[in-house]
Amino acid sequence: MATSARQGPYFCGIDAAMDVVAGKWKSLILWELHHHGTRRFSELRRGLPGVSEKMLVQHLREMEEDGLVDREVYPVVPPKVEYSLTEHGISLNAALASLSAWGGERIRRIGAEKITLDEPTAVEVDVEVG
Amino acid sequence: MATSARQGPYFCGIDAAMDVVAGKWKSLILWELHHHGTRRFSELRRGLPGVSEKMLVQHLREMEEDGLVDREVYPVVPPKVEYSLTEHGISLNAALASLSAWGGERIRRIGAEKITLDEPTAVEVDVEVG
DNA sequence: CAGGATCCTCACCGATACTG
DNA sequence: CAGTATCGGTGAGGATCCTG
Repeated sequence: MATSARQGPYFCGIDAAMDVVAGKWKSLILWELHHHGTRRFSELRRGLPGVSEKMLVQHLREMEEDGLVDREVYPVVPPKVEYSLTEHGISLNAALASLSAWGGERIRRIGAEKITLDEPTAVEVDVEVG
Repeated sequence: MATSARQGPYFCGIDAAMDVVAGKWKSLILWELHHHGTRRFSELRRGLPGVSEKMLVQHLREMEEDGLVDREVYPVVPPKVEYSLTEHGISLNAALASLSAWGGERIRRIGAEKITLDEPTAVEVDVEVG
C-alpha cells in the first residue's frame, strides 16, 4: 500500500479520475512518459524541475499501483529503472487531451506565465551534458 | 481575493485546468450546476452531502473568481442567491466529459463503490426527511 | 543511480458559533 | 437563507541525510 489505498467510493467518474491524477506532479509525469515513451528515474527528475525525489517516487508508486505506469527494473550496476505508460495510462492521457486544451485556452485568456518543461531536442542536451 | 490568487505560472494546460478544478467539491459543483442549470446555495448544499457551508462558499467564490460560475443575488428577504455556470464553466464541463468517461471505466474496472449524488425524484426523499 | 527513512510546514478541509 | 469568523486536525508536499 503506497501512501494511499484509494478504491474509495466515488461520486462520479470525474471523482475517480481526479483521484488518480491528484498529486502535484502526476499529470506532468503522465505528460513526460507520453512524450518520451520510456524514461529513467533520473530523466524524469530532470524533466520535472522542482520535484523532490520523495514525491517522484511516491507518485510513481501510486501510479504503478493504479495501473497507469509500468516499472521495469534492470538488475545491473549502476541501477537502472525504466518507467513507461500502460494502456490505461495512455488512455488516461488521451482523456486529458480536451482538458489540456481548455487549460491552454485559460492560460492565454488570463495571460498566465507558462513554464517550458521539455528540452528543445533532447539531442543538443546530450551534447551539453557530455 | 478568495483564499488563493492562482494565475501562477503553469507547466501546461492540464496544470492550469487542474488548478481550477482542484478542491474536494469543485468538480461536483460543476456537475450539479451543469445538470440543474441554476441552483440556490441551500440546494447545492443539499445536493452535495457532506460539504460544509464554509467549503461550499469558499469553492463557489473561487470558481466565481476564476470565471466559472455566475453568482446572482436577489435583494429579497429571506435572502436568495442563485448560482449558474458561465460559458467558461460550461466549456470546462465539456472538457471534463472524456475524463469522466475514463473515470467511469475505472470504477467498473476496479469495482469501486459509487455514490449516487442526485436525488432520485426529490419527492421520495422529502417523504423520508419529513 | 534509484531509492528509503525522517522531520517539518503549511494550506486544505472540517466543525462550531455568530450575523444581516 | 446565505453567509462570516475562528479554531484546530490532517496529510500532501518539501528538505535533508543515508544506503544497496
